[in-house]
Amino acid sequence: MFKINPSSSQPIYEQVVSQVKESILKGALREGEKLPSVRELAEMTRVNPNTIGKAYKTLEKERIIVTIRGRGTFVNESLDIKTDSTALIQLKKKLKDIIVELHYFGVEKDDAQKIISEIYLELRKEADHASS
Amino acid sequence: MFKINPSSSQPIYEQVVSQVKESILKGALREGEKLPSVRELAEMTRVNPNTIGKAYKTLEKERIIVTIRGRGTFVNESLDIKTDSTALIQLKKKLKDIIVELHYFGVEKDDAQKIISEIYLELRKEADHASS
Amino acid sequence: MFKINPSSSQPIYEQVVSQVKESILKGALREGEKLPSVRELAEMTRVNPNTIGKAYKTLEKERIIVTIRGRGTFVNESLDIKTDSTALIQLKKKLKDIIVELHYFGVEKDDAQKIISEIYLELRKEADHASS
Amino acid sequence: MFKINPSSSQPIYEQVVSQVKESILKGALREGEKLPSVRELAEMTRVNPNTIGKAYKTLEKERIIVTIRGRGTFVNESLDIKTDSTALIQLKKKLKDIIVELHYFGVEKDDAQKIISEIYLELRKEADHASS
DNA sequence: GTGGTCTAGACCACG
DNA sequence: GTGGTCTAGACCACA
Repeated sequence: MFKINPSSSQPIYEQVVSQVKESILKGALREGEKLPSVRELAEMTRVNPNTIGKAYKTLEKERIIVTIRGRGTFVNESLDIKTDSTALIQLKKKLKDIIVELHYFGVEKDDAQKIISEIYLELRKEADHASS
Repeated sequence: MFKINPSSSQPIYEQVVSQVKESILKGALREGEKLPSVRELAEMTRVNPNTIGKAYKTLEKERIIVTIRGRGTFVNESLDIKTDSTALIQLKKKLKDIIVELHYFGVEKDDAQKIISEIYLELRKEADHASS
Repeated sequence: MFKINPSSSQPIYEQVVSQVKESILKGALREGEKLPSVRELAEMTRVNPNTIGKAYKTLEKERIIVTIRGRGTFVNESLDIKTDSTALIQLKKKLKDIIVELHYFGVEKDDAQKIISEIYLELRKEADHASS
Repeated sequence: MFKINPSSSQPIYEQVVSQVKESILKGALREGEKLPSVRELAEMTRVNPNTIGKAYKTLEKERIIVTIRGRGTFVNESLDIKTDSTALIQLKKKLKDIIVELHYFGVEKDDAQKIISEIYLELRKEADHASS
């Protein structure tokens, strides 16, 4: 389910955070559903439990998941839309950087839009697959 | 010209790299044009010269700029399109992560496409301004 | 009557302790009045009976309630004023921490006093409501 | 400067967080001033560097301090007022709990107001002492 | 030099 | 059983 690349420059805990978010978006994890325990996921991914714990803590601060004492961690049932404007501005900044990078690969506006569409298609396809 | 945020999570040298690339794309830096020397830019941006040096080295590896001993560093005159497929795949991966993040801000496909368009518009506008 | 938030950072048993104390203060629970049994309250609040048991034990240690074997648990009829000075010092320490926190929300002395007044008003109002 | 009680029930990193906030409020730490490095403070307080690091990270997320790569951590120069309403509600909840606790020590409204005043006086006094 | 990440292993409170 | 905290020690990127 979760694939970790320990030699990536992206920190392991961020990889976990990303993949949990992606799983929720795809529907592989539904609202209210229980996540694997810290220890379980640590064993599954061959990662230190503290690292998984850090990822879960990060997700909890973003209100993506909630932890219930002694029971485990669950996908938040009332996933509200975030409104942290500075975070959104940072995201747009990152997007701009990527677009500039793509330019040096010969990818201009139309191609970029196509790539975006592909990504959404990909996410949607896996979501349909999960729900069927 | 270059605005550096030393408390950003993005490394300073990467900020410099990004802004040089962006300046070229906008036309603020033309092909063949001379860049400020490491020391000059370091002073302008109040950044450690080693950091600027690292940024220039990075740009040189990507063949965006070339340094001519004793003359200085210049924007590469024959900017060819990069074909490093693994780098492109990494970029798409980052793009996917950003799209997933945007989802939690309520930004879905159509809005994302709009944001992309806005970014291109913004880059184009500044480019026109630079050439006039 | 008792509202438990299992995903709060405050332990469930402490939430129960707090709410029992608050109920007594408001008059919803009178001196000598019988409390629900551990099992009853556990079912009402959908909480593990061991957790309710721990809350009751804690309240008993503080002499807020007394348990009479075979009869049940009751609000202590002779609620005397506590004189544990170390406990009081700890409370003041917590109060100081909260005041420091409030400062970062722009809440200074006068506003803090107002908030305190509001809380007493709130408690008093609910007490009047309970006695009518 | 910082006094840590390792046997307190309050986590060490929270003690550090509290004391940094208090120091800023008192003026012992001014805006823009450099904090001790993680390693320095760890040695001063006889605490593991990771624990100090966690405290600093927490403070950074709250925008109380900023870290500048390779240079250290500094008190944020533009300390804006926080507006996280849910956090403020939680603070008021804690305040209510403390007021209920105080009741069992015979501390009612007027005494509580006095205690608050004393705390502000105490903070102010130390602040004046620091600035003189 | 700085902070950031990760691991291994331990202890604890809670339920 | 769950997650939370802490330590010790290591490695790394950045400036």
